[in-house]
Amino acid sequence: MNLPSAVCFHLTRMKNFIILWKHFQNNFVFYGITIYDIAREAKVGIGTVSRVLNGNPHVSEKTRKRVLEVARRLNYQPHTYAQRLAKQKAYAISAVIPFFTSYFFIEVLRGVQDKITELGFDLVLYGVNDPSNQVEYYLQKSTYRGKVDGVLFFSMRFPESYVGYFNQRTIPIVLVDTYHPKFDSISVDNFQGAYLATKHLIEIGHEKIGIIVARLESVPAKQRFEGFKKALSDYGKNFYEEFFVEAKETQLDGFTREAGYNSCMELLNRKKGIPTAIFVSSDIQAIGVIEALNENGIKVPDDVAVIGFDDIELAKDFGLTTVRQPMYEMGKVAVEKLFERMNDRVRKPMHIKFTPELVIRKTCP
Amino acid sequence: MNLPSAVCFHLTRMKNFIILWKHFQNNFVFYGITIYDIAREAKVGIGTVSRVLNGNPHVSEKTRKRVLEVARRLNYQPHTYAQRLAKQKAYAISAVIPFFTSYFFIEVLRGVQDKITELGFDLVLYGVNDPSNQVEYYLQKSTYRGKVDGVLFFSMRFPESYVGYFNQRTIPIVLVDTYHPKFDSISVDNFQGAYLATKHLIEIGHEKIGIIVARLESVPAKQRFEGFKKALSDYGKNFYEEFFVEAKETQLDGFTREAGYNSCMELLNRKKGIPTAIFVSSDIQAIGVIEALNENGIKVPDDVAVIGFDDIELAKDFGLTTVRQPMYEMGKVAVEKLFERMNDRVRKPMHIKFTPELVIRKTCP
DNA sequence: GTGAAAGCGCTAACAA
DNA sequence: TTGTTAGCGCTTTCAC
Repeated sequence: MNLPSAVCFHLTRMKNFIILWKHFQNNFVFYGITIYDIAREAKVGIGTVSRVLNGNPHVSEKTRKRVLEVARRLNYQPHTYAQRLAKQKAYAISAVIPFFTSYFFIEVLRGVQDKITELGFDLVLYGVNDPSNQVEYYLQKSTYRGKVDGVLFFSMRFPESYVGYFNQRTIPIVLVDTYHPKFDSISVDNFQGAYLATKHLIEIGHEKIGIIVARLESVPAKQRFEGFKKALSDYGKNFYEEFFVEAKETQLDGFTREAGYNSCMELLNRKKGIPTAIFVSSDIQAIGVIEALNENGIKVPDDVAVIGFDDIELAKDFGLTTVRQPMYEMGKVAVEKLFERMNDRVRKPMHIKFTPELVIRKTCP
Repeated sequence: MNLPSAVCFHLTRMKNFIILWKHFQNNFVFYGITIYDIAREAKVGIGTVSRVLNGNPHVSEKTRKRVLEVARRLNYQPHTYAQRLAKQKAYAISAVIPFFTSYFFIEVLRGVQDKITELGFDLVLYGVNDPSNQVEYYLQKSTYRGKVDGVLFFSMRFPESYVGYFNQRTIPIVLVDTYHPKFDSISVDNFQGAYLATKHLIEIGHEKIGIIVARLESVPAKQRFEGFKKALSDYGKNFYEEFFVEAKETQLDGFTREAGYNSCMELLNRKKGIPTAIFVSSDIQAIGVIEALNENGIKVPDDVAVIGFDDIELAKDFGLTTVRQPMYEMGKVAVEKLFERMNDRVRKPMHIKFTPELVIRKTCP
């Protein structure tokens, strides 16, 4: 295309101008109002402004009013990081949490979030997709100097190599749904919960009680199993080997619907009869168990009573009798304990165990 | 108790000492290593240290090595907020997300988190428990000056009163699973998805097709309903009023298992016969529908085929044929778009619609 | 290539 | 009651 050079020149200028304009817009930074602006407008020093904004009582009512008025008019917002740097405090905590897509975590997180909001802190979230590899990485990241005032560590085995690290740097940490003797922890008494469930089964008259558990290498599964056995022996009941199935599935340690379904199928395939009640180590497995039972024409609860563990959302839907973990509550308490620890770094580690409660619904009246 | 005054005195001193000691321990701050420490040790200026640490090429190889060595030896970690303040950049984004305890959000969040980690940013989470009240509060909070470089806003109606706010302050925002003409958004084409599902039903030979939807005042429910009707009319099929049920439950707009169950019961109670296939507006409802069907001795898929929407975790378990929303993917893309917007604040709002795909399982082969 | 110094926006100690 | 000033720990000119 041939254009007169004058036009070409013009076009080029135009283009450059547009580029410049875009650049300008892109780099247009909202010119933040600082305490200096307020100080100038209100004809006071920045110290006074800071005092007013921080509720320091040593300010005359007159200047306080004036400063506040100016701040409002200028739509002042303090710069988060300037405050945090000067105060040497992060006003934030982090949560290192496995992204198992389970109801449990969302629910605990709700508790955490609510409590944190109440305290005016921020929550920095580190979701760990691969617990075997990424835990250290996220621990490292979440404790970058100054970034947070404390850490909530969820459900994963705490890496031994970081035990010293957290002591030395004295950054408070609370373990949730997991345990280490050196740190505060919040968890549910799995043993007690399973004991409760089993006791209930016994009390309503069951004799032949089966158990379907997730993989016993998982700590909660193991504890629930132990609680079950203890209740049996305390009440002089038999442990029926033929009605005991451990999950084979490795995914989520066997805490899945599929694993429950398969375990139940295995139990039935043994052709050694059926128990009158089954304790299942989690609700999600229990749902699978019930499905397997239904498919085989076995009625719940008439032929077999089923009791789960967790009280997930679906449990209510399915009318599943279960043992309730106070998830939301645990989240709240975890934050509370973390704050207590932030204020007293000396006291001995506290280990809080929530006692779960029985929720009786249709599958085991 | 009477003790010699000397002992009393001693005890008092002891007590004071203990108090002092506790106080000391509590206020023992890990004395952070700063670039000044490194500078001193490496016998260079702090400017040089900063240059090395930031990968600035204008440093001789010799000093670079030395500085790096000292930094490693002293176990240096930069102070997060000092960096952010000096750089005038937050290296963080926030997510304002309703704490509906649903699989959808966890899954999207996973995508968000993964992408964010990849980019080295932090995720500040604001879970909204009461969307009707708290949205503004959290928007406010998440945009405190300097705190984050961008905001992800999920699934809730974006408050009109904040439209101007986000423009004026030029803090980038991306809407996920919701829409506003003035901002970038990512969502799933509900209409298209429902169309696809219905088309499938038609293609495998169904004539009498029913529909069970969540409350139509919910935008996704409405869109899915429209897609369903369009497919029927495009293929010249009848819309059977007697096989259409809208949820009555208000909880979660009727996107619950219970609502699905009840809707299906209502359909059956009308005693106007049953359709050969049912399109349900969500998987969780579909599970309720199937249960109602089973209870009434109606076999799925032999008597009635059922197709859901979402592809939640349970859908796989139940062998539910459904329409899959690419949740994880959406999370990733949302972050990508947010970063693009951070780099170009001028371009017109982009609205990305994901096309959902059909997942064929047992309930509708 | 390197050091000194001036910010970033705020808090808090110190004078006045 | 106030204003001034020295940090907080880092980045980034600007001289040399």
